[in-house]
Amino acid sequence: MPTPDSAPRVRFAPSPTGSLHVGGARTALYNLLFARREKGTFILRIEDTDVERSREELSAQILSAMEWLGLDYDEGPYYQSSRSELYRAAADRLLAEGRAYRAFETPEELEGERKKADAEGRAFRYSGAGRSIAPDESERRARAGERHVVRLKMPSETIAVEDRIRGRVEFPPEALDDFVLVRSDGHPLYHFCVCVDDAAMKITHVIRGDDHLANTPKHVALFDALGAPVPQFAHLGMILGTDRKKLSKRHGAAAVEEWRDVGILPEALFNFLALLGWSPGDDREILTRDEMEREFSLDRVGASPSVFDPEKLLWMNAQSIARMPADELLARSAPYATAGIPPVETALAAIDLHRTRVRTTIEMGRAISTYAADPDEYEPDGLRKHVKADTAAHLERLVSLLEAAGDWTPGPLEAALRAAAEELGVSGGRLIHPTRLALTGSTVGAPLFDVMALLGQETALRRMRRFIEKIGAPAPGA
RNA sequence: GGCCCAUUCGUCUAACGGUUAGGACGCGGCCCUCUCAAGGCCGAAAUACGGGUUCGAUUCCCGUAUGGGCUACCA
Repeated sequence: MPTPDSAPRVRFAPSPTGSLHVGGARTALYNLLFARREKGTFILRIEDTDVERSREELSAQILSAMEWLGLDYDEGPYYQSSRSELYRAAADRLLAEGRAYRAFETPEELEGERKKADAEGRAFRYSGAGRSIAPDESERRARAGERHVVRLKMPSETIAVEDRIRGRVEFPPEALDDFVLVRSDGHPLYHFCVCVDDAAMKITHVIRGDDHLANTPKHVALFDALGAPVPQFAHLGMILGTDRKKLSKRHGAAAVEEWRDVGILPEALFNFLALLGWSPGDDREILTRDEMEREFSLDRVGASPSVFDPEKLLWMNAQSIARMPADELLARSAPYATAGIPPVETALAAIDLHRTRVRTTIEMGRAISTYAADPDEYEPDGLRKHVKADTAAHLERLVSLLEAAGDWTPGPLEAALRAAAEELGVSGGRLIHPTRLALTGSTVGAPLFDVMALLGQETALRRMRRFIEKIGAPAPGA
């Protein structure tokens, strides 16, 4: 379906200098949500102009992380590295129109001036010397092979940025100098590529991190010079670590793959990230992708930075797990069921038994595996706490009663155990806890009789016998 | 240093001049209960500070403080 001319066009433009950061992921996510809400187009563009730092495998990694999170784009990915013709043509045009000029200072000269300004306590600004070189002389020196950069002629008046999140932000001209568009080796620089591409791709809204706010007047001036309409801007607050510093590797998991690898579901991370700066306006915390796409609005995005709280993410993940259909949860958890998977009917029932008890798919995988493989060890604390001198004897009695059980379902099983407890003159707990330990190796978990029923008579009794053997023969006289 | 941005419970946030400042995570208590969870109920917990403007400021303005960003022939 063709989109009308008025439909917004937005983009996410990561640099492949690292894996997809949760901050970048949230930026992409807001762009996506905005595009869906406004019936616009979401474009992916890889900004790999920095040849020293960009790596191809990192682009692939970012793409796969986006796919996993459900950040699906309508156009692209475009790679800036294959668009150099466009930038060269734009630079030539700007030069020809007198909106940009060549500057012949060497990096060393500039460094010297910078140092001097520093020493004198003033802010360094490029002198603008290149502006006064006559066009034909500039042309001649360039043809003679003299090394030079291309700089933009910045306007001398205040540049105002209308930001959808921050309102009007003004930048006085003293703060801006004629920045470099093209390096002396011919490589176009970041700000230049961004604007040329945004213009070429007819981007209408630039939704990006706060760290670009101060760069925005450069971009406004560039769009003007390029004769392109200035898009609307929306600058998002940064995502911080729990120490309120910009989130980075030091904080642990800052990359989306890391969350994937610890058993976080993409829909939970999506939900969590969406609410890190945006709110639907009411008290809902758990939203479906569909609701977010219908309701997202830049007007409800906050301006302040937000701290990434892993605890809340885990809670959201638990919420996703609690709501997800069992067959789907099985597919997602199966890779983590390292000790094996029971028959599918059993696995599905196990999922429903454990879904309110786990927070990650890794934990779910482990839970599923307990129905496929006998425990290979028992919690030491559990043994200490629940195994008494007469426990083996009690369990033996229970086993013999259970061997005769005709109906292996929770109700009758509970009745049988309670009867055994009565007969032995002990509380139900004295049988229940060691039995859970025998069946699962753990003192915590799903209700015992559900576990027993699911395990089946043969498996349950085998595990109990193995446990009795492990904890030793009944004490004499018991 | 200069320019710019931000500031409501510990954390994510709601309240677009008038609310006992609401919800959620986490925390504590109670209920439920074979354990652990989930769930339900209850509780502690915030408008950074100082000035204005206004009948009235969390909300608007100005300072201060704190945090952050930009200030490259990096992105």
